[in-house]
Amino acid sequence: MKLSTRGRYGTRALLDLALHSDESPVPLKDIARRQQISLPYLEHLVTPLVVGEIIRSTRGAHGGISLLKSPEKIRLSEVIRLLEGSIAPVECVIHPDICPRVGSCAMCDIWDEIRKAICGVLEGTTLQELVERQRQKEASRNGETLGSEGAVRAEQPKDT
Amino acid sequence: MKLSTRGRYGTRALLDLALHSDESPVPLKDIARRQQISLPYLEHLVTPLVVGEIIRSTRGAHGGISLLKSPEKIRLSEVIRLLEGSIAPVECVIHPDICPRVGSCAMCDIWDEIRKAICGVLEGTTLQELVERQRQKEASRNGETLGSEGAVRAEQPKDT
DNA sequence: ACCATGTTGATTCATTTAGTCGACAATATA
DNA sequence: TATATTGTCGACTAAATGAATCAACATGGT
Repeated sequence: MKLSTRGRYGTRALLDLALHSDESPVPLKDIARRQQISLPYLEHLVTPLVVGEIIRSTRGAHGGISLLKSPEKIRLSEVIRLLEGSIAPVECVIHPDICPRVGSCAMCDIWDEIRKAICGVLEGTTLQELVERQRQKEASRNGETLGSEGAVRAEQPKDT
Repeated sequence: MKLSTRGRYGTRALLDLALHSDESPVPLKDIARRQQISLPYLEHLVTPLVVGEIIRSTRGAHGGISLLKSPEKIRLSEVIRLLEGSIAPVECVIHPDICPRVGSCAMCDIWDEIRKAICGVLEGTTLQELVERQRQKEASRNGETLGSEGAVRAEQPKDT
């Protein structure tokens, strides 16, 4: 039940793009440097986002990638689906026909509830929200030096 | 973000055990046959559940595995943690110290929300509930032959 | 003693993940 | 137009993980 680097790096790259988007495209090289992802690897990660029409890429000098939709309209669910494939934790939730226990397996219900729970979070989060959250974190991180450390280092989660 | 066979087979095995538990232990061979899991593989799947003190195993003739706690007290969250390890979708949620972006990464928040969402479902489901659900499914499946097919084949999920 | 059962570790095989590389295509600009 | 800069794509490799099997052993009933 772990996310692969596709999901992790891909979302970070997209967030980085959103944070540094003005008019001109953002070169992959810059994103790779800032996010510490190898450039040749990042190129592959970005492809599904282009195919999925989340971003557009322009070649040549001063080229790079740019958002195709405004950040408020980009839901994390869509991004993760493009990067990682289906969100469901088991196949039989999506393709009930491949499971010989269809309709008579109590576990399938639970796996589907989990799918819904995950989708709920991802569906309810837009790139815009991530941008704001990130900006806020960076701001409070800078303010940290000036005094109020506040609740920056939160408590450890009880639950793994 | 897929569950491995450990989680899938393991939970099915445990549910099977709960369904067929009377006083005497249930042999792995029986569970393997009913759940169509290879016996040597099942042996490995069951080990963490023994270590985690969910079940107890007795060797020798008429041996097998048996529940150590009553099904109402066995939460799916505990089971999945034993079978699959931590529930968190990324490592940095559990070990913030391994992540160079600790506290300044908006994505980590989301990954932790997902962890909480998954935990919510798993924490809220006991083995007893699964047993009841399964019995109900089997009952309605038998009734099926007698006429009322009802809502057995539900609609496809819109969302993957 | 003997059979049935669980325990453990080694081993194998296939798949996926992570990452690199090189040849190529397109674009801006000197 | 030439060149530097950027993205695209496919082939390739290495490592990790997943899935499964097997053999040797431990242990408890009969």
